[in-house]
Amino acid sequence: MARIYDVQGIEKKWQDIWAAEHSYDIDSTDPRPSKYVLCMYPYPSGKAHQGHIRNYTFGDVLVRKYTMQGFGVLSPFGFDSFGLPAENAAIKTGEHPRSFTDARIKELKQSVISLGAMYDWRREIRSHDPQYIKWNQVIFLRLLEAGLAYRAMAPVNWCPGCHTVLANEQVIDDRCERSGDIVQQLDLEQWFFRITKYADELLDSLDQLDWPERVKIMQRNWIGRSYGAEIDLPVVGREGEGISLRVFTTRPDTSFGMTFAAIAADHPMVEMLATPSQKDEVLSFCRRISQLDVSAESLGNSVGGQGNNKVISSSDIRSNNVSDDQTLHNVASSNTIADSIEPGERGVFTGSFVANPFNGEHIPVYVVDYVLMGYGTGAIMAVPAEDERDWEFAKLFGLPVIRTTLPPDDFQDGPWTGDGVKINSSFLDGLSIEEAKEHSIQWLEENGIGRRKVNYRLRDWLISRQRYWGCPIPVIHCDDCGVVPVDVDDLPVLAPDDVEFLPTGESPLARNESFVNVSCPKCGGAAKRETDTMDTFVDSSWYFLRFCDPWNDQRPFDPEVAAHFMPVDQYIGGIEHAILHLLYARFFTKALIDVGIAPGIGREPFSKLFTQGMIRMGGSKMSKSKGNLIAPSKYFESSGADALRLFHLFVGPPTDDFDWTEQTEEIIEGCARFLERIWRLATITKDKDHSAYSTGQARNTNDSARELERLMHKTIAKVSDDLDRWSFNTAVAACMELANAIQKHIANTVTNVGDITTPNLLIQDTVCDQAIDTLLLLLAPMVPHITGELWQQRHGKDARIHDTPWPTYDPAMLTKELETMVVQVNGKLRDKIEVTPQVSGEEALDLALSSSRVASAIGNAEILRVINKPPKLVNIVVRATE
RNA sequence: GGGCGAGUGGCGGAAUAGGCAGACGCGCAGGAUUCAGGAUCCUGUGGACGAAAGUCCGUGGGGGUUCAAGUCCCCCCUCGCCCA
Repeated sequence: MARIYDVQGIEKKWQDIWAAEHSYDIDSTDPRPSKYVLCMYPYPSGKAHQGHIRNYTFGDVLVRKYTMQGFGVLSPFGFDSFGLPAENAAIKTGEHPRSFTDARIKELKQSVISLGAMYDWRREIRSHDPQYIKWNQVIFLRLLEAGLAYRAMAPVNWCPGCHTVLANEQVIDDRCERSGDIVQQLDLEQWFFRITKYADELLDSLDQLDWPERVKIMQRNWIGRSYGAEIDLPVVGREGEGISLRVFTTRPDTSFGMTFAAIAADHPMVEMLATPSQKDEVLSFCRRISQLDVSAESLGNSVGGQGNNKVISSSDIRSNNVSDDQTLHNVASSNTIADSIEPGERGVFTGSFVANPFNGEHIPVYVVDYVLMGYGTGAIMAVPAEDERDWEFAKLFGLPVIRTTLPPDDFQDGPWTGDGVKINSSFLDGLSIEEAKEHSIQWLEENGIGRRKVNYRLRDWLISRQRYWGCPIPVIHCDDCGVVPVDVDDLPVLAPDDVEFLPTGESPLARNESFVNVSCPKCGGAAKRETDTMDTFVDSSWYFLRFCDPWNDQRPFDPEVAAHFMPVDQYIGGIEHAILHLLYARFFTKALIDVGIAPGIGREPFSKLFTQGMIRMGGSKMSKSKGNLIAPSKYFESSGADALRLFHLFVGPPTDDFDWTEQTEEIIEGCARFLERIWRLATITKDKDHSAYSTGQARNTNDSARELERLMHKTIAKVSDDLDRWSFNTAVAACMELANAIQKHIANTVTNVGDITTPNLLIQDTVCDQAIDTLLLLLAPMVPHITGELWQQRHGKDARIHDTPWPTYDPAMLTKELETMVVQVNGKLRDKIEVTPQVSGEEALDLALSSSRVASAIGNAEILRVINKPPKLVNIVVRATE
């Protein structure tokens, strides 16, 4: 598409100028008030996709606007450059992950530069850089020293496709979020970070964050704090040995209603509880549960996806309200349970009984599929009357139901989980649920049978990965000394280059003899190097701190320098990171402060968070893996970066998902056309003499000019406000309105213009000229290239629009000379009358009544009431007379 | 199943504190310009009826509060996301 100006030439020209002038480099000594604007650093997947463009456009608008408003803005960029795709590519093609990654970084960086987004490139971080690896490892060792990193045998989520362990967060519907393979449970020795130590703080300080409410809700649910009690249920017949089954419940008030106990299939007491006659059945049930994931594979992805009213209707107490007063069970995914199941598929009687310590009743113990070892104690007391899942199970097995909360009168049948007076509960009778909880816990503690317990859904963060392309965990295993940290002077531990990438699943590091075999730093004996690498979420948990002081070669960063920029004032990224990355980064910040690496910085790293919507196409997220990418580069060529930026800003609210359709290109084209109009306006009116502004001659007396001037002030106010509140689409619309008004003004008042479409036709009109300059300034953060060029053409070679102060408005100019007053009769619009803003209520009513249209609407009806809100509205309430 | 969010013209969307529904743009239609096409400029564009003036209807559906509801309350439907 031929443009009326050299789009590509001008965009390149300004990108070069900005790079040469280092316009957005900043130091911690900068005297301007500081702002830290950060887009989540990307995994380098090659050329930018539309999601990147959207993200970096939003960020750049803020960076440029804050700069024009006088802030010293820290705007860094880097790459989350460790990760699976590079290693998978290595297995496939043999290319080393480093060269593969570096090539992708080069492409992505070029895209970002072509977009005209401004960063202090001196601060660029790549997480696979040896320096970054070194500080990553230093941090790890400090956490290890502080007891925040530890090694433990744990049942882990094993992805057979990726041949690595996954964090719970990476398991979606029992499948690997990346490869889609069914995840298996294995017991392995793994490294963890003790994030649970911070569970309370992570939960409680969410309140103070200016984050989208739904992200905070997701984090709250993820942490899942619940208050309740642990109760020891003595195993009948084993009392003498002091053997009891420990259960966790959030509803100790319902204890008198427990009619059976339920334990997880992998509970350590299963074998002990299974009586000889039940043993075979129990063990085969447990085997089936542990293989359920595998068998589910053959059932396909969508089992249980469609509304299945089966026995256990996948109603899930946990999701009801994790942090409150529901009986809380951990739940096996009910999606894996097929329809019309036999009772034996849901659980099996162990043959053993436990005693209810409250009343001595003996209740049977079942192994069930809806209690999991990973939560609480892996065992529950089941109260069918007050828990939906216990109810379903009791019905299936014909177990008794004892109500301990009086349901409302109109209650039909089924479990009652709401509030009510306690009944059938001995010393708790008559109390409310809350009171009964307190009393029952006190009773448990006094009798030494149980205790108050806060439980969390949050698990410790498993960071071990059996992969090559990640940050090596810097420890050595010595038979005599145990786990020995690598000496700090020997850091970084770097993965060797001479490894083979084979599709065997074993980590290439584990196969590399010279890497693995080392001498123990402590005793000098033969020892083995750790071959696990860190989850890449470790890298991204502190990069925003390193950005503050990326040159530091003494420590990860100087805390004083970091404190100058931190916290990040505006963090921008995708909603997909609402839980994992953001929770880990919050944890890391707190942990780094507590281990002395980051003293003096705020405990919350991101004051404000913005989560942008996804770009979708044909109903699914636009992504490389889905193969439905629309490459931005094509639009750089056809329309230019400015037009593409404008499109992303204009097309809808930044929070909303956007559906990419056939029509989308026409919208981009429309944005390009708008920019051409701006070009025409700014060039035909080029005024050589700008002294008129300061002499006040701008206050033109003609109506058209006065109106334009008012609109100009109004637009400054609106665009400033809209950009502040992330309403980019309406900010663009306001600029378009101003452009329309300028164009109309020229057509109306400047008779000697001739053909308005002719470029470089010079006119003299001060108000008009001022309005155009204002328009360019308002657009400057959004479309930096064209506005930079036009500003230079209008104001001289050295003029830089992005170094020019953001325009201000005169509040007195915001009121109109005449307001349009709406006149309603019984709430229906009947007339509009032009009035002065100062019109009195009386005058307003007189004017309204004098309107013939209003009069005919009233007819001879009786006026009951008048709602009078001059100068905006008069509503006359009438009743028809008979 | 639960939590959160959304549903407005042919399309993307606007309406920030309950007060003119549909800003702005895309598309479409008519006109100017042009050999022609494109581009540009002007005009129109929620629906129904009407020559027009105008009248009535209209923000997923149903109720309610109010002088006044896209906006607030209750119920329902559909879609999206998160958790299961």
